[in-house]
Amino acid sequence: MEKKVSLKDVAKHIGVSAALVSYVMNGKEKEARVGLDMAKKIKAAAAELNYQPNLIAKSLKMGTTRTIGLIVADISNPFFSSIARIVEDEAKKQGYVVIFGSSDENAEKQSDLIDVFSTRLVDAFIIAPAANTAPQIQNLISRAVPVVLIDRFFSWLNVDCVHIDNYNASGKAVERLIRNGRKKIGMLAYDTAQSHMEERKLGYKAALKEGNIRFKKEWLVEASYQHINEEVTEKLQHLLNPLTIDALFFATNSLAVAGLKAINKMGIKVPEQLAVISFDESDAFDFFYSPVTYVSQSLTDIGKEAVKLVLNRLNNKIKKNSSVIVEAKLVVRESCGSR
Amino acid sequence: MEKKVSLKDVAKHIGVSAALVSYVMNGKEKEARVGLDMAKKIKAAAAELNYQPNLIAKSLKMGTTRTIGLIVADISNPFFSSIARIVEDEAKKQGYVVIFGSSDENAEKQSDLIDVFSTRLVDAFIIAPAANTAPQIQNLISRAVPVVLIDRFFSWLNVDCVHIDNYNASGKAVERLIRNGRKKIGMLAYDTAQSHMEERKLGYKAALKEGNIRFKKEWLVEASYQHINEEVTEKLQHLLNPLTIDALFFATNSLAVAGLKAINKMGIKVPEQLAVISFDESDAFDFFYSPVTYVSQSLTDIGKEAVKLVLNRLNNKIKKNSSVIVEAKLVVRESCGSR
DNA sequence: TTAGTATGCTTAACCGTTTAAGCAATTTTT
DNA sequence: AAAAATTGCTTAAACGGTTAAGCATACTAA
Repeated sequence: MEKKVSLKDVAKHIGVSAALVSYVMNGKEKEARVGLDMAKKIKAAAAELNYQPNLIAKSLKMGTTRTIGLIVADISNPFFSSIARIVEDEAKKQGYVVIFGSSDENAEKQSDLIDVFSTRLVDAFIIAPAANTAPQIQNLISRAVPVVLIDRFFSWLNVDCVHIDNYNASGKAVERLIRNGRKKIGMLAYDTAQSHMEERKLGYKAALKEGNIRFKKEWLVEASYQHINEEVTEKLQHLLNPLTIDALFFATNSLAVAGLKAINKMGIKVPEQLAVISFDESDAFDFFYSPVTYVSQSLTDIGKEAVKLVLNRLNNKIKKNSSVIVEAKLVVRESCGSR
Repeated sequence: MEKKVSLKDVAKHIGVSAALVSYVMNGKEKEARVGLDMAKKIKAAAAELNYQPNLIAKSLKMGTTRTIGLIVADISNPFFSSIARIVEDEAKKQGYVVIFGSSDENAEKQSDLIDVFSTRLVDAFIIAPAANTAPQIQNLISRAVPVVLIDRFFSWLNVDCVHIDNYNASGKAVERLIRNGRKKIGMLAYDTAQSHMEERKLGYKAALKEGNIRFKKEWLVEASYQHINEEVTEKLQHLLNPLTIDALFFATNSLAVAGLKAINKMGIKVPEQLAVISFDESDAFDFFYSPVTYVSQSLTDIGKEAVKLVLNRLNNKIKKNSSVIVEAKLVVRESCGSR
């Protein structure tokens, strides 16, 4: 259990100052006018002693940690963990590391996470913000901390974000149901005013209108994130028992999984009795007896763009805020009633 | 964009030394004999100035970061992201934060991750080790870095680990297939010698023997982690086209998902023509037309125990290594041919 | 020659904490 | 009343790096 070797150790080992070693290890031999043979000697010594720089010390001095804080609703949700994977890879390419936290869509937890990450001096944040957390984000911005929002955002905030066009994606999905002859189209969403949900609901309603279908407020069923299973089962009863709709649009893959289980339990046949479309992907969609049509977001693009934006911001390459709209496409399969 | 307020700032604000503030902020007022009213004054000032300690500076001084490095095969795999979530929560309870990395079951990537995390002075590691990485783990141990292995381990290494009894879990699954009258039982596994795979394969063979079924080597189909989709589809051909087995045991949920897709494509009926059991869970299993029987590992237990062990080790509460076996149970549903 | 410049290195301050050691002033003990 | 102990604070070094500034010595140019 040898002690870690420090800069000073390698300096001492060849009888030079620590400064010199620092310059060489950071490839600043030119600027610092380090002699060629001395540079070689230092590199050799560093290799021999297996010197590994202490990044904590470096961080303290530099005021930067090369760490990105990723805050999502729940890292165990495949939607977010897939993004996390991309973020990890992209960050690594630039020598960054990522530290993650799950907010459970809870403003207080998110605030705690931001605090904890801040005291650890993360250089930047990538956040899928919980509801009512605009002040937290605003606070980061006014402290000049680079942050990019993913999946949802706050339109009145001047902040970088990456998301799909939820309004139109939603509209296209519902439009497809209408084209397939469905006339009584319900939607299962979360009871939150977060931008992605609001847009999806608006897109749904707009598509109905466009299709000359009069929206009925009982068609829009909302469940809370925290009690999804209980509420979905219970609240869908009103729509499905007896069956008062002929199509159902899920705002999220979790909602779809919960909803489809309820539908199965009631013995409703998809798509004959009820056509179905969901947002996001799931292995489950492939194995449902009537493969589920879904709105596919490119998680790769979301992750890549988020890292790109946040690092650009960090390096002051961008001044004014930019929001990136990534593509979403409808993957049409049997569940929506036709192809 | 105010500068961060430091210990010195609050010290200066009330005209005392930084040391005093440090003592108070760390609740060491007793040991350091800080006056009662002074302590109050300092706390008030800290609150007023909204002082947040710089954890990087603290880390440098203390040589500890209150960070756990979590290395898994792929954070986007629900199996690992579920564990990650538990680890996150348990770590947070103790004031720890977790930084993650995906090895893709690749020894070199894992080594890089360990190096990167080490230079960042993570206090401890939780690792689902890739194949042939015992030396890396041994190295950590001999450097006295706390580490616990999850899911797989190296029997010849003196290291804490948390896993299920793969041999018996596997055996029970196969035994169930035999009891259901299946006589030609195949297995789809990864082509790796990692302990969990080896044990699952051995358990499978042992159960066959126990059931007086002579194992045929062509029954054991192995695919590589890196090319799972191609290889599973291709290699299953030999078993399924024509159908030479009446049951198939999947060593992993990813293998099951890939395998079931192939089975679907070939129009093989589960469980009539082919009974099926898998390891791990998946939303997909619930939606398969014949709900899939699976070996359920308690991911919660794995995560909790891993954090507990590694923090105990960190605090020197345990001296000799301990391996925790968490429970696994067979969740029996239609796919295995009977209940 | 002599200033001017380039070269190769060292010194020392600093980042924000922690904590052992020290120092008065006050209180207690004898 | 003197010695000893306690109280309440300050000083300063340390953690492991970075980097501006300084200082010889050697080289170049006039």
